[in-house]
Amino acid sequence: MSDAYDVQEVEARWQRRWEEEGTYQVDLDDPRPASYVLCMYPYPSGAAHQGHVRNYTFGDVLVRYRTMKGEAVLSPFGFDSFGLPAENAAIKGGSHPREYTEARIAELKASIRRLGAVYDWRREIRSHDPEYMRWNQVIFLELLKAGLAYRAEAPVNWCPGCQTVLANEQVLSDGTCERSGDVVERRNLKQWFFRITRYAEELVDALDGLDWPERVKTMQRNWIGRSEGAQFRMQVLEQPELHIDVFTTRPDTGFGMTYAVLAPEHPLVERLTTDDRRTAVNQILDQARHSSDIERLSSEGLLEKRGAFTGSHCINPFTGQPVPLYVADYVLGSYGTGAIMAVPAEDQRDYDFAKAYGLPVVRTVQPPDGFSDDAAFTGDGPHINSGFLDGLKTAEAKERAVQFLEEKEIGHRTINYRLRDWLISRQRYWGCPIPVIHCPIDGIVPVPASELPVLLPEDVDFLPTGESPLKNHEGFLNVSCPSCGGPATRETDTMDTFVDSSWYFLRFTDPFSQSAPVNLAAARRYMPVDQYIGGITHAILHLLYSRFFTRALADVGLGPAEVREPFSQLFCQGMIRLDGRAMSKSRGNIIPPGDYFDSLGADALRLFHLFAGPAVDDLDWNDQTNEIIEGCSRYLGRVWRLCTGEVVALADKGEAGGPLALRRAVHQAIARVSNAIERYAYNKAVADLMSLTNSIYDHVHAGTDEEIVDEAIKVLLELLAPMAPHLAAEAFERRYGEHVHTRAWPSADPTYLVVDEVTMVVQVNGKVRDRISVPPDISEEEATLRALSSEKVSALLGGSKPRRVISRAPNLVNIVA
RNA sequence: GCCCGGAUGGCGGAAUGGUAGACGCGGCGGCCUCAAAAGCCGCUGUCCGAGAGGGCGUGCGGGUUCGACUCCCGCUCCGGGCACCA
Repeated sequence: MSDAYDVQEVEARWQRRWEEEGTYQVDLDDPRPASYVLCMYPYPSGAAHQGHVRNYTFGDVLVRYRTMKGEAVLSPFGFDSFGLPAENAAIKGGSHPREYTEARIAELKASIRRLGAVYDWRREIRSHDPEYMRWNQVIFLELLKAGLAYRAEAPVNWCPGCQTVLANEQVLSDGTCERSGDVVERRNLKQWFFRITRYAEELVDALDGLDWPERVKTMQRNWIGRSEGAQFRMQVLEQPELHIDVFTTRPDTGFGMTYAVLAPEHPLVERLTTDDRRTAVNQILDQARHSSDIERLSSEGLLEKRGAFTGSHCINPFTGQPVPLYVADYVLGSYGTGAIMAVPAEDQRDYDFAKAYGLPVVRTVQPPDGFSDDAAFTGDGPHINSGFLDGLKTAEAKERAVQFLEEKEIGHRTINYRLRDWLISRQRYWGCPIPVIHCPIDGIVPVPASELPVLLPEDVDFLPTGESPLKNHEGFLNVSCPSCGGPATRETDTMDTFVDSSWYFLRFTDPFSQSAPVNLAAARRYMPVDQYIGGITHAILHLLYSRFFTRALADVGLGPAEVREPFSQLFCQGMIRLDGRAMSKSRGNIIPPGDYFDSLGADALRLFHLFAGPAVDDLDWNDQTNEIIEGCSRYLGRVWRLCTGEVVALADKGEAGGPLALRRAVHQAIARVSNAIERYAYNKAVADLMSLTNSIYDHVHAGTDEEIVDEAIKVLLELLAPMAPHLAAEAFERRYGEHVHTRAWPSADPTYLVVDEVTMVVQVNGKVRDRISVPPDISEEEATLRALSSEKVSALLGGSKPRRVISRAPNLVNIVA
């Protein structure tokens, strides 16, 4: 075995073998313990880029590692194949979205295969496959039946660029579309929603138990936006039969309410506005209606022009005094009750507004000495001017205030969420049709199960009209009502593609099931996903929707009842940056891996991604990158030459420490590499493999016993197998005649982790002054004696007695002079 | 404004409160060669010193400790998230 390593031939051959031999195929009756490793399925945008390579390499290491650990690892792959780009390409170039998408899938799949990442391809899922669409539609109808899907008119986010509505989650905080960057407009439209808000509490509470990156959990918590407070009723002074409800998180500051504010959308605005105030109020309503969300939410602009007195008052239940009712755009109709009690002394927005309108400010919490006179104080402190709350701190005052409201039977404790229902309607072609029929007699009628899936018509024209081609397709549109048989029309909205990705991981457990979207037995075996891997970009959207779906499916009986969380462990790998910016197809700054596959091979590129830095960190692709990839390739060459026997003893090379030292190095490497993989510290795992390789070289050069060297090489290849799978497999098979990937992961023998000598550091006043070789079980006293007898130490001490000696045998002795 | 995260050689990065800089990239030197490439061996934080050796060093300022990259307090800069959500 001394021939050169033919990267292309070897890599292609092993890729074929893993597929043909079904090395990574698992089935329900597999006796090994099941586990599930999943990388987020990609939108098929064509040939892979380095982001894919990084992502799938990390996943592949785990699949191969856990397989060697004896688990039956479910490792499926699929494509999130519905979506706007295909349709836009169709409008531009004339190709059908299906052809376009399937061509991109073929490209991506080919480059993923060349990476040597292993999947059970029998299970491949593509969102646009009729089978998958059928189950998507079945799920939709079940959710509809359960009241978790509904249609409602609502002010929605309309993106003029995408010509469709967007979910709240798809609008960036600056009011632009996350896809096209266009400024999103508000429109009132009848749309389909999923009732994710029903799960708000559970979704936020369950975050605590998840082994997810803290920042992802924080982002979800922020997004769900739970706030505890109270809701209460206030009577209108001028029209006692009317009352307004407000929500507040600070019921304790009720005595400081000097006015109240209604959102422009509030249903009572009309009735509460007096004739003399109508012009001013209407101006605010008009302004709010015509403002985009960005303008509305911006703090720019004069407050004087953003609110108006209605002419009515309501009674502050705490003081019994009337306070003026305003309308202002800073209060949103869609949150809480659409009305607030305004406490300028303890809320900065209320404070600014009060100043602008000359409204009184009454402090009800005593600010600390030196606190500015010209600001709201939102901190804790003793209550003042607050009747029965005087002297109490915030927490207790809140309790008492709520008690007061409950006793008066005008209010109660409540929790509000920022989360809104998920808008899933899209006015586009390339998505899964919403399977309902609109009948003039029977209203909304579900498409009968026997007629599912509702497929997309193929013969459509893609014109840049901004309208869904489905709207004008007579054959698709016109149907007879399944209920009364009369003429009816099909729903032309398609589902948000995030619907597709919200349950594909459940389908993967048995994608062959003909009877249900999710095979409960299979889902029970594999779910939840043990290790989910993907980008932080999905921290909210995909991951929140998936958590919702998993619960919703469980509750309607389509998923295992006990599986409520889809992903028990989440890992978010860092992005790849080029010239300081995220590498992405849409930015046109991708580095395709193809050239590297052709020249240095997949193993070298994989090793680079693993070694370049911590997996969670962003990676800069720069001038140095190619040199490091070459370095990785060079390292693989070193391993290969070791295996082929090209490395021989050198006459002039001294001792390497003998066989025991090598064996120790081996077992230390096993322990370190295993630990590093478990912690996603792949860069360390590779570094440790390199160290081991260097040690083996030293021992071969020094002429260490061949049997021990052989044993070391064997372990080296086993440890290398998850990371550079092709080379490890080839070298192992040639040298040992076995398939390394079906072998058991080596375990470290503790007896070899113990050494018979360690280097003890001797410090004087915390500075390293000497290093002494000592036995590892040396006593503290003996260590101290040895340290004090060091010549370097006595020279420094100059005969004087040390004041103190700290002995941390066998690692260190610190002498305080 | 609030909440996270980060800052270590020329570069990417290692370090359960106990030898800072593992491993690699780059650089320098040597071996091999007619020569080169490849490969192999060695050196490589910085300053002073011929050397032995010593001083200084983990963004800045304090603190705790025998001992701090690591823990605490206060900053600076960079990255990310949230932000009229009552």
